Order: sequence, then structure tokens, then C-alpha cells
Amino acid sequence: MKFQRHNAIRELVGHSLVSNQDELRRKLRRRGFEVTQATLSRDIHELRLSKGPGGYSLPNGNGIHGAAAAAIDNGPPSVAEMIESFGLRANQAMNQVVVRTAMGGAQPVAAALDREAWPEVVGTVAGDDTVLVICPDPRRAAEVEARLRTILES
Amino acid sequence: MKFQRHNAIRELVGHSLVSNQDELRRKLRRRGFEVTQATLSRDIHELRLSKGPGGYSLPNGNGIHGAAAAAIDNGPPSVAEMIESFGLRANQAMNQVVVRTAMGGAQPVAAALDREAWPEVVGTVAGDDTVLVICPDPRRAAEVEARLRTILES
DNA sequence: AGCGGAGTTGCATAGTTATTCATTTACCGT
DNA sequence: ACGGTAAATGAATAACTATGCAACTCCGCT
Repeated sequence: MKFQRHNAIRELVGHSLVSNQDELRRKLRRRGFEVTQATLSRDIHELRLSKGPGGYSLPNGNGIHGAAAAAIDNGPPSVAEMIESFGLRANQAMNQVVVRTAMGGAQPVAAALDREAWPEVVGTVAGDDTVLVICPDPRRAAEVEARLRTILES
Repeated sequence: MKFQRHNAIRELVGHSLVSNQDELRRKLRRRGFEVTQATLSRDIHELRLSKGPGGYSLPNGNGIHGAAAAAIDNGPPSVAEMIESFGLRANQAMNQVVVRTAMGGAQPVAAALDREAWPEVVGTVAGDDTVLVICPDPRRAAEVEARLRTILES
């Protein structure tokens, strides 16, 4: 089971020196986990471990396990949430959409848009209360405008 | 000189995303350091950098020594230098080009663009990590995109 | 000048990690 | 039960990083 293996990896990396993935593979095998290097590469990525002079280490100091980890992991705010919180209106202009928000709401909205990386959005620029959304062409801008309006009106 | 190069590496790693040694090599070349990947591997070891999900990072906490960092950068930063330091990617959309940068990199990049006053650029708008470059028409925007990409990939 | 050692680097390549592709497995809704 | 879909994984391999070695430079000494 992947979850158990992840915990074992955290434990090994936190309490002993692990210099490379093959060493990790051997240590895990002693604990009953038999997987290949490819899987460990993916595990390490998912656990966001980093590799430095002293082998692998946990992501910046916090070695939280199990339940505590899950509690913190409340995904980042979605575009829908941000628009619901801050959005005032959205207007298309050529290949752009201008989104007006409450004061100070532009940055969070733009950040959420960037993170979700909609295919119709090339990029965003945010001020204090205005987000400029750049699309490849007017058609895509219209789609974005429509989608944002749907959220605004819901 | 090795010492200067080490400082440049610290600066690049601290202020921009460096995903691998070849990328670091290209960014250093723009600043006048011409070395091979082998040397960078040694430099990284000596600087005790670590590599994680967000590229290379400085050894836990100690940032750049302000004076030393400033000493490297004399003349007004060029667009090429700024793009090398902060640029992530460039995408054209109609008569605009959206430039994504490392967090906080948009303002310096836009300032450099404004100062160099390219004929194909009408103006720029910068947020935290995105610069919107306005061109007179799509053709000119394509030229700007191509030129920025050349820098990014050089 | 000539010698010898320490330091730095590039080249080639060994060592390590990430990714692609195909397969297997588990779970859904019909 | 049966296709359809998504998650997990291994094998092969691409991509990336470290290292042995030779060449070169820079000093300090004779």
C-alpha cells in the first residue's frame, strides 16, 4: 500500500541517512516494501522531499505524519471560491477580460487563476481591485467571461 | 574567478527558479560566467545547495550577503539579465506578450523593458510575477515573444 | 629560467533520478 | 457480470548530476 510506504519513507529519511534512491529501496525492502527505483522517484516527488549534502530530507523541518498532515492539507482556494468572495463583475475586451473585485481582492483572484491554469488563459496581471486576464483570442476571452459570470451569478 | 561565480550562483538560486545545472549554466553565461556543467556540479557541492521540488535552494536560511550581491551587479540591469534571472516563459496573445517570472520578478523585468524602450513595445504592466507587454500589433508581439524566448533558452 | 605543488577546469563517462509506455488492478455505473 | 476509467507500478530509457583524469594556470622557491 502506497500510504504505508510513504510513512516508512518519511521515517527512514527523518531518522537515518539516505543518500540515493537505491539505498532507500534496500532499506524499504528490509521493512517489507518491495518496489523499484521508479516508484521511489515518484514517491519522493509526492512527498516533496529534497536532496542535499546530507542525503534526502523532509520538506523544511516539519516532519508531520498521518492525521496531522491530512488536517493541514485543505487544498488551495479555487477560482470559484475567490470569485465568490471578491468578484464584482467581469467584462470582455478583445482578447482580454477585466475582472473587478473588492479592494485587495485582485491578487488572490489572480493567484487562483494562475494556479488552476485554465487553457483559455495565457496569463493575468493584478493590481489592487482589478485583474486583467489575457486570453489567446477574443473567442476564448468570451468563454472566460461567461464562466466567471456564471460563478458571479450563482 | 570562482568566488564571484559562487556569489552569482547564490543570487540566482535565491531569487529565481533554477531547476537544473544546465539552466544555471545558461543564466550564468548571460552574466559573463562561461563554465561547464561539471564545474557547476562542484560549485553546488561546495555551496552545499540542496535540490527539491522548487529547484535548487540555499542551505537552510542563510540568504545572500547584501553587499557581496550588490557588488556583482554594476551597470543598470539589461532586459537580458533580468529575463535570465527571473524569466520563466513568454506567450504571445494577439498584440500582447505575457511574461511569467519568478515571484517578485515582474517589476524589475518591466523596468528593464521600459528603460531599453524597444521599438516593438508600446508599454508594459507588471504585477508580482507577470508582465504584460503591449505591442502595436500581433506581428510585433510575435517578434518580442521570439526575442524573449531566445534569451530564455540561450 | 626552471621546477614542483596546489588549485581550477573541461572532457568523457559513471552514477543517479525522472519520465514514458504498457500492464495490472481496483472501483464505478449500467 | 461487463465495459470504462483511474490509480499504481515496473521496465526501459531519457535526462540530469557527479567524478576520474589530464591539462592548464598561478605561485613560491631555488
